[in-house]
Amino acid sequence: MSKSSVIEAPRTAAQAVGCCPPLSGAVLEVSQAVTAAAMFKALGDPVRLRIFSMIASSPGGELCVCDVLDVGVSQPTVSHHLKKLREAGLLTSRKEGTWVHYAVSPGVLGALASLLQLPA
Amino acid sequence: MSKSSVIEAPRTAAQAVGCCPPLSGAVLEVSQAVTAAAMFKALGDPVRLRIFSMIASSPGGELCVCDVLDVGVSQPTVSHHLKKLREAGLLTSRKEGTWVHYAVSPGVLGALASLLQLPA
DNA sequence: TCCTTGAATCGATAACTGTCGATATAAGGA
DNA sequence: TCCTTATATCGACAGTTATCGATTCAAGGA
Repeated sequence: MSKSSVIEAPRTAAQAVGCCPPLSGAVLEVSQAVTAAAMFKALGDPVRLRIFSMIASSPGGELCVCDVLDVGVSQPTVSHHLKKLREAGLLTSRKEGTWVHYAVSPGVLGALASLLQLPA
Repeated sequence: MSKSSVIEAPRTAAQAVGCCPPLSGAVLEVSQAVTAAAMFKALGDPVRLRIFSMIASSPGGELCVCDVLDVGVSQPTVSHHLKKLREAGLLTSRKEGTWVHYAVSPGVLGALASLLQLPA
């Protein structure tokens, strides 16, 4: 193990969602709907969506937790939301010394966007 | 009022979301996050996501409620989910005689997809 | 070794959500 | 007018969630 260990998301949700046809292409299978809904649900809280937006739009592509602490809720609540986003497969985390950096899971934005594609 | 009256969504959520930069472009304002999160939240339930998918992928672009009743939950629950999707601005409904037809709100898919756009 | 700091976990609580059966409403047909 | 059919609403209930303060854990630094 290297010095900065990576805490993986439980499953690669991006792959699971990337597999699916666009919503307007065919009816989602139940298992696909469960995975995709979990990701939408994670983005379905205003505080969490803003945290995700902060990380997604950060110049380096990742953000220290300490830079996410000014969203209007307490530190334990921020930690709780980051955990939810990671469990949904939307974020990955990387520990470096005392700090933890979060980044958007690769492929996840594209997978969700293609799920919402317009009909041809 | 014409014979087939249109039940509008409370607000045109597509416009409100379409106004926003991509998530990876800039941090969402609080008010933008509230509106966008409401739409993601509505898609954040597996049953609801499947209902939305059925309507979005239907050939005519709209679907009678009676064609959505086989998703594994009771009729009142389907009605409840359709109401949630309409209140989030994702669906519009049109009454025609005894039947009610639901369709995807115009612009909503594109607005959400552009919100999830990848960084340039 | 002790202290400080960043982050996660714990326990509690109020609010919300998905689901159902029962009922109401509304439109059409006999 | 009465019955049937399509949706919506009501009331209830079990499960989930967002939030907090208090605490714990982990990594450095003095």
